[in-house]
Amino acid sequence: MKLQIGIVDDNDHISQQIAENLLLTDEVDIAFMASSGREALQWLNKHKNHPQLILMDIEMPGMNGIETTFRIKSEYEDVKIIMLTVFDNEANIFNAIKAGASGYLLKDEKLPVMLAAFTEVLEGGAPMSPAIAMKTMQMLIGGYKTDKQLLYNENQEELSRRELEILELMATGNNSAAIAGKLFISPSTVKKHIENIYRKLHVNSRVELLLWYQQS
Amino acid sequence: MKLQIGIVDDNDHISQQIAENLLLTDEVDIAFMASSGREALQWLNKHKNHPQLILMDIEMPGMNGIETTFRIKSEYEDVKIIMLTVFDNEANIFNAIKAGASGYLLKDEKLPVMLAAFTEVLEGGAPMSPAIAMKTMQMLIGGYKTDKQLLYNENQEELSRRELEILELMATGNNSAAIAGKLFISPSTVKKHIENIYRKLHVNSRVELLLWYQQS
DNA sequence: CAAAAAATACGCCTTTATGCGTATTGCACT
DNA sequence: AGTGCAATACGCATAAAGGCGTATTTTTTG
Repeated sequence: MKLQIGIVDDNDHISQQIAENLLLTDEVDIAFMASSGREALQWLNKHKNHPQLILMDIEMPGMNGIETTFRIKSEYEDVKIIMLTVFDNEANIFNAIKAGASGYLLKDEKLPVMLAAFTEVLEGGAPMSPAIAMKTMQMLIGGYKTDKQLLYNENQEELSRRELEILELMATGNNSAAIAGKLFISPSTVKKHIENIYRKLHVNSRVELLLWYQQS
Repeated sequence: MKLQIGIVDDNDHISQQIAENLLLTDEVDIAFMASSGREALQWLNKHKNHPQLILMDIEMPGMNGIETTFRIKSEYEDVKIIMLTVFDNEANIFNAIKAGASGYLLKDEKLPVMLAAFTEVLEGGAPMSPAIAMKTMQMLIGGYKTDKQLLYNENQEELSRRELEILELMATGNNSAAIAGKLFISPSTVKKHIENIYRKLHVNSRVELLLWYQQS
């Protein structure tokens, strides 16, 4: 039987695309696609045959990917989880690992890389052969400044699904017009969303926004 | 005797600041400060007592931090080198590790983290900022596509010292006016530099610039 | 159903950013 | 001495971004 995979992403378009790509390789089956953490948990509760692997978006409204990962791992520890994100945010990486994620891939990762990652994860996770990776894990698990994710959730008003979608497009280099084109909405609307995002995150430029996510 | 440290950074202001911070802890001595790779090598050639540890900026005009690291490690293999950078660029991480760097820290890392990193390195470990550690893991898990650093150097016209300086300021959220203020030059000049940077790197906005460096 | 939240959209105005041409000065290398 | 590059600086133009108010529709939720 092929590798069974679940996909959790609030953006149906993205999960659809990932699923299509994966199916083309003919090496995996898509067990389920969920567009929220709650949905994913419900699916797992209702079904007996769980996928071996779940691809989990981090940036989701409501229950985010990290919390979802934590809950899934508490109930079904055998399921491996790979986080998908467009941001390599420090606090997120740290929390994802603590929550039990086995891998952490950027969304724009190429297909072969993804497939290789699947194999590695299923073979017992961390291919930490070089000493560097060992140290890395030790440091991450051993004690990174935990104060960060507190701030992280306290200061932040939650972004809506649409806002997260726009945020991701901004973070991949799209200007307002391009975003409007891709989402089939007016540039005015995009600008308004961006305005709201800025207010919620206390930033006031695209660069600051990226820094907010990336530098921490 | 205290830990002897060398600092190599083309931006004297930054090395000065790092040095001051480190000296305040009263745990280290600054053996030397060099503002180029060549200078660092010359210092090492002229002196018998080498520092145990060198902090090395990656983004330097002329001989960059990676090449400098490689040369230092070929001649003086006992010296540990920690790379300092504002970017967690994949190709750089990969090449820095190949060149023999022991650690890889972001420049805005806090002092306690830095000191802990020093100890780790001297004990044979490999400290990294979590964001970078994750990139490393990705590369190890996913198999790193080595073609990237070729592109990296072919497509890229080399940035001048001033351009790198401005690049770093841009990458930390400064707008043109702020950069002008910090460098005591006219906003017009800053704009011209930015224009030149864009041309050299084939980008045309701040966000693209950040992506060029960060997403790889 | 009613209230709240989210998504949609415009207009107006100010500030920044971007692109291009031009020009001067100083320094390094030949 | 001359060439080339880096750094400095302006002006002019268009494009994009950012801030604020307002308003309608749709969706979610109690």
